[in-house]
Parts: sequence; structure tokens; C-alpha cells
Amino acid sequence: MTDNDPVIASFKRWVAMPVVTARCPVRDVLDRLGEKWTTLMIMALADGPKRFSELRRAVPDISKRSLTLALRNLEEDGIITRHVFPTNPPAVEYRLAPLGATMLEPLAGMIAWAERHHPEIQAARDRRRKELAAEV
Amino acid sequence: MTDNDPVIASFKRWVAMPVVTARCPVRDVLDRLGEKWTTLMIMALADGPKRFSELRRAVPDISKRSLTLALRNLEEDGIITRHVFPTNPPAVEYRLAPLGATMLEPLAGMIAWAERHHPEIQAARDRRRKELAAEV
DNA sequence: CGGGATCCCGCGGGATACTG
DNA sequence: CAGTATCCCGCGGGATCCCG
Repeated sequence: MTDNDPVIASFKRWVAMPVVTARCPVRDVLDRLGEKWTTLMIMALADGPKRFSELRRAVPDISKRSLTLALRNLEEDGIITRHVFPTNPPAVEYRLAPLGATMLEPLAGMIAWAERHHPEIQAARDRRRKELAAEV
Repeated sequence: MTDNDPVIASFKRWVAMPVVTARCPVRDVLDRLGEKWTTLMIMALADGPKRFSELRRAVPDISKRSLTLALRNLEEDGIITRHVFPTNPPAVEYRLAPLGATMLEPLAGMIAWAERHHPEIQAARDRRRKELAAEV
């Protein structure tokens, strides 16, 4: 589309390494992003802190267990912080740490791409499905 | 860091939906990106087409089976294309489709972020590990 | 309310062997 | 070389119950 040379150049470095062996920084971070819920958590916290139950409502189809684990991992990585208010019943607030906030921009790029190109992906999948149906 | 208001605004839209129910476009794409090898494949193909065996060498710790599956999925989504040369032995070339090429830019953003902030993440993890060791 | 502890199941994905 | 076909195991993650 546009001239991607600088972008491609940035990839060449990785591709030449000879690529991305098991424990490289990039794969480390990418794996964490692959963990099904982490990305959604960051998105849900983008517009400000939320409590545990608010996060559950924000992402309805997550189990308490998985929500807890996802939040713990993100906290461990310094992406979010966790504040316990010693009220009764307890209230716990999660918010993006400064490090987490810096993720929003690249993440927004991916989201925007997903939103823009999802129709094309769907079309490609439908095409493929038709082909499969036809050749039987 | 910088003023993130426009970025945050883009998230608010999703967070308000009330968020990202099970089969929304964004999660659809994000799930695919989570599939452990797909992102690496796109990276490996960024600087030009590659053959099956070249991809194996580029990402040494992937099994043939998983490589095949990852490539099939990406092809199904219209991200890459697959060309078979009827030589003997056969040669198969994979390359980014136009749709796939448009992914490089947002993906490069994530890669750059990962590269830049990985030290901070490691530091946070190490800190956490020390705390755990201390409280025993 | 915000978890922890257990149990349990599915499937992602590795290892191996075979094929055109 | 570029796959397919099987087999099999681990663990991600849901469901359920409990607790301060």
C-alpha cells in the first residue's frame, strides 16, 4: 500500500537474528499478549481505573479465576497496579501503571487495524468455506 | 508519557460496547494473533516470500505440524498466499498478501514497544520474585 | 466483594512415522 | 521437500465451593 521500506527494515533485523529464538524479548511480550485475556484487560483499563467487579462486567465471559490470574500477571509485569481499600466489604482497584499506559498507542494501532480489515478477513474465510463445500 | 487523549478515546468506544463480547471483530483478530506462531510467521515473511523449509529454519522451535496449521490459518484469513511450484521435489512459497502487508505497520509498533520496554518488564518481574522469596 | 483452593476437561501443539 | 496421519500429553482455563 504505502511504501513500507522503513517498516520492513525494522523486521529484517529480527528475521536476521536468525529469528526470534525461544527466549527473546519480543516473543516474551508477544506470548503474554497471547494469553487470551490480558489484552482485553488493558483495553478495559484504558479509560481509567476499575474495580474487580467492574472488570467482570466489562468482559462478561471471563471466569473469576482467569480474571484474577490475568490481573496478577499484568501486575507482575508492571503493566497495572493494584490498590486495596481496607473497607468492608473490601474494594480493590486496578489501574494502568505508567508502563501500561505506554502500551495503549501500539495497541490502539492493532485494534484499529483489526476493526478496519475484519470485513476482508471474514470475506476471505467465507470464500474458503465455499470452496471447501464445493469440492465435496 | 505523551498526551494520550485521542488514543484513550479510541478505546472508550470499545469499553463502552459494553465491551467486546465474545464474537466481536477485535477479539476475533486478537485471538488469531494469540495463536503462538501466527505473529512470528508474519514477521518472518515481512522481508519477502519464503519457502516452507526456510520458515522452519527462521523459527527453529516450531514443529512441522504447527507450521502447516499456522500457515493454513493465515492463508484462510487472506493474510498470506501460497504458491506451489510443480517441480520435483515440490517447492512451496509463502508470501504476504496485500492484506497481510497492511498488518506490518501496527505490528511493528507492538514489536518496537516490546523491544523498548522489555527491560522494565524484566525488572518488574525480578522485583516481584525477590518479594516472594523474602516473605517465605 | 474479591478473591483462594480444587477438580476437571478440551485442545493446542509436540513427537513420530509415513507419503507423493 | 512439503506436507499428512496418529498418538498423546500438558496446561490454559472453566465450574464449583469456600472464606474473611
